[in-house]
Amino acid sequence: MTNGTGARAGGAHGTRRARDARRWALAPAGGGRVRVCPLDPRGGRAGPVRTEESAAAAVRAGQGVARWVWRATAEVQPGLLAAGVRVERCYDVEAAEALLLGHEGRAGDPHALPAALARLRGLPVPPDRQPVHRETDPQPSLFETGPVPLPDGVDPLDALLEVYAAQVERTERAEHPERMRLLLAGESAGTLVAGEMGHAGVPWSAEIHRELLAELLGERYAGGGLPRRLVELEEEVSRAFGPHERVRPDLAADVLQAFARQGIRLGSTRAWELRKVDHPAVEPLLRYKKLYRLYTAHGWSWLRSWVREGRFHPEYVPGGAASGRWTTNGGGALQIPKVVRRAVVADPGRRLVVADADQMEPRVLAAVSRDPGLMAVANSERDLYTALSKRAFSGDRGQAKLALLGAVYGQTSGDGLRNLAALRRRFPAAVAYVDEAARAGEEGRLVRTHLGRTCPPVGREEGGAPADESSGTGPETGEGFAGTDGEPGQAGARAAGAVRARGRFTRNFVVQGSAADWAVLMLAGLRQRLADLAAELVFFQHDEVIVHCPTEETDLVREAIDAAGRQAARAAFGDTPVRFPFTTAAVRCYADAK
DNA sequence: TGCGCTAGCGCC
DNA sequence: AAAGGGCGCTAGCGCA
Repeated sequence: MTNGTGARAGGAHGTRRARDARRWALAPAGGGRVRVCPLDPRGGRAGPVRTEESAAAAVRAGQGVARWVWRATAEVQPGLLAAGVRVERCYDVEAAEALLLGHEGRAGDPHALPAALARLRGLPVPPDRQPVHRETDPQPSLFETGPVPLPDGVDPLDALLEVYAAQVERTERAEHPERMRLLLAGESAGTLVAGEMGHAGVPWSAEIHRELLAELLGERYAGGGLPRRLVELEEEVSRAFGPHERVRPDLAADVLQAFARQGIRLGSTRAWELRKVDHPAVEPLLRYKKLYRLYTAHGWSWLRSWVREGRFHPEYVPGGAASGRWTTNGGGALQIPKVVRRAVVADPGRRLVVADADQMEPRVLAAVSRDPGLMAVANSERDLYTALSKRAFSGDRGQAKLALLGAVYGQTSGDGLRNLAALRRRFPAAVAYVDEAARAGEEGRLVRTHLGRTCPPVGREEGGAPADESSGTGPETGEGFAGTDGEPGQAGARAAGAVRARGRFTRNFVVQGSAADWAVLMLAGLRQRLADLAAELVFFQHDEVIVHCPTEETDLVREAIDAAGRQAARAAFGDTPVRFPFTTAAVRCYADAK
């Protein structure tokens, strides 16, 4: 399929008006059919409604359409992918609703078109998800949740147009409308990337995976139960406690009791706590935990559930986390342990181009805070933490990294605090920026990224008194929660703790959320740049992408990634000298990258 | 049997 | 070196 590169029939005009005129709405019409119509710049209907046999047919017929507006990409895209139809751009109304609601300082049911419609019409807002009963299921107790249906008698296309037109208007009322438009476009592109990536899947060698399981865990016994290596380690742990002891390492209570019998008091069986203890059981226990984790989370049953025909197909959820980061459903795609990456192998004649953005957090902080010193450090050499350590930590890279992450995460104790003081002296604007984000959160004010992605407001159960919705939400409001009613007893302490937690959350948000903005724009740009190649995006994890491509395309792919990263930085942070370089490797096997 | 909870740990 | 921010997932347990 040809991808329109520039001028095409009827459209050499590059004005926004002309582009908007080529937006079309698409809504289901029953039986797989869809109804489509052109839109005017304000989001209203600009021409007759047509009915098409399927979304794929509509997209094929609508070659001049610049952007498809629909309820949710996840609803339409499976049909398109099955038919092999690619969409250039879309506008996902439910993804946009989530961002706009957040920007407006409102919470709740962001992902449902019916809820948005109800708000517009002043009707009771339905819940976000609702139980769905499958008729084929004989068990009436088996329910699962699904998207909320529109009320009876409401036409899906009418509902879509009504909500979309209101969104266009709300976008114009955003603090920075042009930035919000960019964010909405980026988030929508993200939904396309997410679906395509899940569809393509990560090339996965079940054979190599099984080999490494056998190598690390030993063989499985015929009667089921734990693999050999785990059984051996369990015996070793027990023996370390005494000749007739039996301690089951995966039962925390068992382990704690065993240590207590030997006079060793532990608050938990966490690995970092165990490491502080001098006892012969510790070493095999730690090895057991490591391997048990592999066995349960990425072992044989994981392989059976998630890998088919040489591909691992995760379901990505763009913006699934409060910070705007993506999450996944099932398969734990964003937590693939390093050892298992040996099983990720390119097809014959292909390579995996693995690109990892270098030291994302400090670069983001430099860009958003515009701290002159930190911006200079961000460009002085490849490894930012080394540069940082030379400026402020007498060459100790580890300390420099810890101090910076401590500032971003809201560290409250330990060496980090002393290091934080050093950081504050050298980079006052950077530290002040995250401090201000924390204070805003504690006072119940809204906290946003440059593009306008906004930290969700305090939840009701989160403790403390949430900011009164009616009291305004601008940065200038907020007497804070300091004077909440109630006696200064335990409840007061709990509320104070919740307020501080909120501060850490918003402190982190300005960095993590801004990184999420950058990442989704980078993905959007990369998707477009790869459109004319045989390369496919197969994996994304916060600040890392994997592109699976013919060996001869690796250089082009590297260039595309770098260009997409540069473009995303300009878009997400405005005019900034801060660069966001990638470490890129073209490898046969994921484990060989970096 | 299913649900909600905690503990623990993988990734960024 | 310390144990903080964001997540998903599994196992085990108590409860209905």
